[in-house]
Amino acid sequence: MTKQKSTGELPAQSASILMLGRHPHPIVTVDVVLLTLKDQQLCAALLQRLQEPARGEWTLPGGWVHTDKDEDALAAASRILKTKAGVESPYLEQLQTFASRHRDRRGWSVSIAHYALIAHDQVATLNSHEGSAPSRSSAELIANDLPRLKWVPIEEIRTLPFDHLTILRTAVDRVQSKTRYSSLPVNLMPKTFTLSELQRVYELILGGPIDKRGFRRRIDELDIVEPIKGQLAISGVQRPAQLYRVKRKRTQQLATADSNIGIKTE
Amino acid sequence: MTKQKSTGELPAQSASILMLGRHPHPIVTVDVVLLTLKDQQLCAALLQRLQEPARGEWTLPGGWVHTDKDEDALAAASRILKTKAGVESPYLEQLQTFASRHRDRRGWSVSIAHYALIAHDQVATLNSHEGSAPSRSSAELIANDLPRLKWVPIEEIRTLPFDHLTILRTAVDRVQSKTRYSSLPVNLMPKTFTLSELQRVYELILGGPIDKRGFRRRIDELDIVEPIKGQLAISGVQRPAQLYRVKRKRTQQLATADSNIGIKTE
DNA sequence: TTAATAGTGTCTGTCAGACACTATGTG
DNA sequence: CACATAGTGTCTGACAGACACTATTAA
Repeated sequence: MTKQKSTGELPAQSASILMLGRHPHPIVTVDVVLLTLKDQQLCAALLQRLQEPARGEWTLPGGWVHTDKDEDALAAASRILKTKAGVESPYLEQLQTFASRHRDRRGWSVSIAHYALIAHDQVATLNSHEGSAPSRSSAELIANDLPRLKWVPIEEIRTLPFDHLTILRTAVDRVQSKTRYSSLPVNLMPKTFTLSELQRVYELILGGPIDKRGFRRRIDELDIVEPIKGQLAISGVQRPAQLYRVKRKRTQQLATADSNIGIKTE
Repeated sequence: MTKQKSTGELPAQSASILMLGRHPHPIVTVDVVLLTLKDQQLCAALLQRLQEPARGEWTLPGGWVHTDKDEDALAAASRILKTKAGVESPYLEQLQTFASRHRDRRGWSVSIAHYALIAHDQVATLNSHEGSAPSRSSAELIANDLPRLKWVPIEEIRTLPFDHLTILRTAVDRVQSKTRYSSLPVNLMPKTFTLSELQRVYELILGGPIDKRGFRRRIDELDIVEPIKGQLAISGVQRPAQLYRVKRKRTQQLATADSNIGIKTE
């Protein structure tokens, strides 16, 4: 590798337009923390890797950016979710970029990490895999194009290859943080739900009980759900609850908490 | 380019370890929004590009990741600040990654954007450039290794090459947002300062007056500055103010606003 | 003493947290 | 009518915003 004066953009050279090869190019990938709610637990999707490195191990869905197909990073994440996890159009947002020399043994690599939320009833169950089957042999692994998928409660995930555990933890922190002041968790709900169910989801994510009155006040201040005319009748011996759905004309604007150091509103 | 089944990680191929060449690699760069306070204005550092594309135009400090020297993205940003803007150890944080096919005419590119804050008295003035000199000729441009630097008030920046204006705006938004609930702006202050000066900085960033009492309450709740024994005597006809400095044992923990949907604290 | 800003005391309206109460379905 | 959860009324303590007041220096 050529040793040069260090800026990497020296004027004297009339290099090729792409300026390739001055430094080895990092590997660019996109990883996605895909979260859902299953059996009253927040779960992450893990895929069994089909190739080295870490072949056979369970990791976050991820893959290279396909410069010929993906418009941008979000599109790449969306494609990966669709092709590898069979998930169609979840709430999807960039999380943070993890880029260093050490995170992947193949060399300097960049992971533009994203996180996604989806209702469990919207997950295709094509390649999903339940239970703890023993890892398949090499022959079995390559027998199928689609990697196997499983949903694992996040507290049970103690180790992951590469820096995927860090990515997962960062995503969960972000979701918790946003849950405190936004309606993010509605993206985990099925098409219709009751306010009590929504509250249970908030409590689950935040890890503690929330006051019913305060919760309902907040939710209708946020103005993101609306009642439907039908009623819910589930468990027999109780008053049925009003069913709600997410409002259509929902501005994607998540109110940033702007209440701490106050500008005088004159 | 080989057209393949789309996952980008097919098991059948025993490819090289690096798996290069399956898709053209994106260009990976780091850009930094470097902010300071100058003449009572929030200013961003702009550098005059020494080469194509956009040669001669003013842009955010940026450059490629040097996989041989940079440990990670933050280190790359730090190196760029030091070598290109002559800035030593500012507050530096990852902002967001901008990655798409269209942001740079050279092709699919990734910019891991960062933002940095520094006191204006800590800026080296080696290559800084004041006033609005006409752009230099090509010969002049390549006469010097260091690109020219200027500080421009952010409201005056109306256009920038590539998507740098978007990056700048995103950074300013982030700074404003964090200013509302954290002590981020102390990173713009000189070594010693008065509370009134600090308040003026907050007001400047947020764009409106702040109540003195509330401000001081908040600041000492945050517990990030401490009084020094010296006094400030500047402007003659008034009571001198206590000088403060940033506390040493400052935990980098920026309190996330967690007050909106409350967990019952039992 | 005046000018001018530093720094403090304190009132008050708002609102989150808490909790009790009423409502409404099934069996 | 009893049960169990849905849904509402309302009290209260904390606190942010507001604002007035005192403190301290130089001229």
